[in-house]
Amino acid sequence: MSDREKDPPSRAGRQPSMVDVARRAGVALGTVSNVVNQPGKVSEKTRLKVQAAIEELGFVRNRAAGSLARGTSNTIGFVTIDLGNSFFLDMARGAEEQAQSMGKYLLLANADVSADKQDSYLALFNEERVAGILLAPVPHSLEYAAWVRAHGRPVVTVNGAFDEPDSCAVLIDNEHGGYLAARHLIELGRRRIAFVGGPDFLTPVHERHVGVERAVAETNGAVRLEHIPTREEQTGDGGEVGHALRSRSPDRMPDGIVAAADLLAVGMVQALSVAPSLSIPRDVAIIGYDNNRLAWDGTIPISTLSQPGREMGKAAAELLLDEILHPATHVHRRLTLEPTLIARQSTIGE
Amino acid sequence: MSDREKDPPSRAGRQPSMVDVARRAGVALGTVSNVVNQPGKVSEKTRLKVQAAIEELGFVRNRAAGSLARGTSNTIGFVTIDLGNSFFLDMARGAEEQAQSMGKYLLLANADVSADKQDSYLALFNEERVAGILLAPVPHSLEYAAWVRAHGRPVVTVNGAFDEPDSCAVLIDNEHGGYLAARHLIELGRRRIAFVGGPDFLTPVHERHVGVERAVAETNGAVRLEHIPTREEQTGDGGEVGHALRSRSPDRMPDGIVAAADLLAVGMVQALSVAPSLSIPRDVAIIGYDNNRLAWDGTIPISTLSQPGREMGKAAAELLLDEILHPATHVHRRLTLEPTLIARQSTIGE
DNA sequence: TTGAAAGCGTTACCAA
DNA sequence: TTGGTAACGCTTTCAA
Repeated sequence: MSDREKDPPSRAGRQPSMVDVARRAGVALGTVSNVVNQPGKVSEKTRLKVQAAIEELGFVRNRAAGSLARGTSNTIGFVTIDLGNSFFLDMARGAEEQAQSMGKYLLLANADVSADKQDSYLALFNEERVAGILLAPVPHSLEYAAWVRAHGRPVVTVNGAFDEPDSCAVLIDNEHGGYLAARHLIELGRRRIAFVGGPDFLTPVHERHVGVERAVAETNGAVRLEHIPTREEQTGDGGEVGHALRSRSPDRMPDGIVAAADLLAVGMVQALSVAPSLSIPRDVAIIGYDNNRLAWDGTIPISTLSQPGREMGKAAAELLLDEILHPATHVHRRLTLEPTLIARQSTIGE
Repeated sequence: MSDREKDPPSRAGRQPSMVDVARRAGVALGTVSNVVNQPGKVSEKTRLKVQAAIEELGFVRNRAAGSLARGTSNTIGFVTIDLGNSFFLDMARGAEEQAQSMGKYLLLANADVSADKQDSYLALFNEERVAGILLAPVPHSLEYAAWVRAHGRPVVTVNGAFDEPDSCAVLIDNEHGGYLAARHLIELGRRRIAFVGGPDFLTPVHERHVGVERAVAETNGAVRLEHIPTREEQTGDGGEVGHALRSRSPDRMPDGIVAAADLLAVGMVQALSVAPSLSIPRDVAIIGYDNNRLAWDGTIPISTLSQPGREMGKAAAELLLDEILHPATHVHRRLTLEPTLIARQSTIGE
């Protein structure tokens, strides 16, 4: 009650606004806005005066008002299929790094593998008028994202085909990864290869499988390939496969395995290591996919394909920011990054 | 150019607003707002008319405008020290579940263990006028959070003492967890116990250590306790400790180890399993902390203390929402949840 | 149940 | 450089 200055209608209980700051500092409203947003445009003396008023009043700018006035916010939204997967968290790190370097904030939304949640967050970001949206999509769920895009908000997809003609996308070459994994085994002399995982058409796992098939096909029949499907790509599924393999007769046993994911590989390695154990990699070489921490933290470090998550996120944010900043000259691009093979004990021994 | 209705000044290029929808549907602006926010308040007939107009125009509500008008948004911000740690991601899941059930959205910000980033996101959420903020803080960095709170925005901390008198907090009883871990080993007959990790005063690790000390003290000297410090709590640190332990003379070897974190335990188990290996748990029983996936996915499943991340997040969101919804009657509370012991092979054998 | 109008706190523009 | 002012699109209140 004691801090009423000369406000005719007492504005108590409200947070101070730029108007209050302006009054206190004895300047115009626009000047306060300039001090906050482009301090260079204001004379040293005025700026100090305004800043003092800001501190005294405990002024906190209202970004909602700013977003309304400008038609867009200073934030980028990243809707991601699964933050529990370090691949996507790495993307978020890369994207944040890039966004930050251009003065934007990155806010995260976790879809937790639910297409509904994903679309709900896309709608939220769209309605909040974020500057742009990054999307690591749930497979087969891009209709809504396309709608958002069609309504004018820039959307860049990471790690999921976004075949709208009117957009940027950053992809990872899963087919090539599968190819590299199989080539690795073949070059190590393996001739009876199994691909474990899937089938899930139009998913990364499927693309990896195709790559494996290509590598095998190139051997003109010198290498045999079989496909062992699993329900999901969890450790348990790998364990079941490993268990089943143990009861096979030696001539039907593969000598090289490409697992669609590291978790599968870990499960298999463990199941095959139980006495009477097969020797890895002597009897069977195993290579996984994802460079999951589990792959290198186990007793037998597992060879794998590492995906450049951070780089993908960074590249996606770069494309998005280009579209945001230069809508006129921006040209949509589709970037494909390559996974890298990391050879460890499970294929090349100690 | 063909879609100009009867707008005197052509409003082309702009996204349609509620005004446009109202005009199209032949109703008043306020009615459109009601259709969007409280459809029950509008007659069936009007509602359908308005909804049709919304679809035809491709109207997307502007939440920035809504937040401005109402003074607060429909969103809760969760600033978290490290989304790479599944403990905190679980919190996010629990918080989201609770928020969603009360019609609010949860947006995530990853501080990545940087106090600066944390404060920067706190400022962002504060400036965006979110309904409230959840904070899983970086240790020793609560000044700014207190400032935000003092400026009127509800902040609830999870897993970090927030000793402002004027706030809610959800804590986990690390001291009790350490106590449980040590009791477990003692009840299994272990008499030479080592605590591995820390020291980092005023952190969870330190509190766990204190709990271990208490359990040991209760034996009146029947049990010996030593502290083996580490630089961090990573697998590598555990490996080093395991390695060092191997070269000890048998009488100086602990028969029970409480690791401050599962990663440490994993590293030790692996180092001790290399031939000539010690038998786990016969020679030495090991218990970790966190219920990390690594703890149960390894060759030797490791006993651990499981923290109720999801429940903590849910409880925190509940407290926050109560404060948001009933600011008048809300009473600040401090909740402490208990970790649960999970006994596995590394202490109780097969 | 519906219509009209007054803010909400910025930004951006133009004049001084 | 600074001051004044008109949007921005919604929520909310008050009458009709």
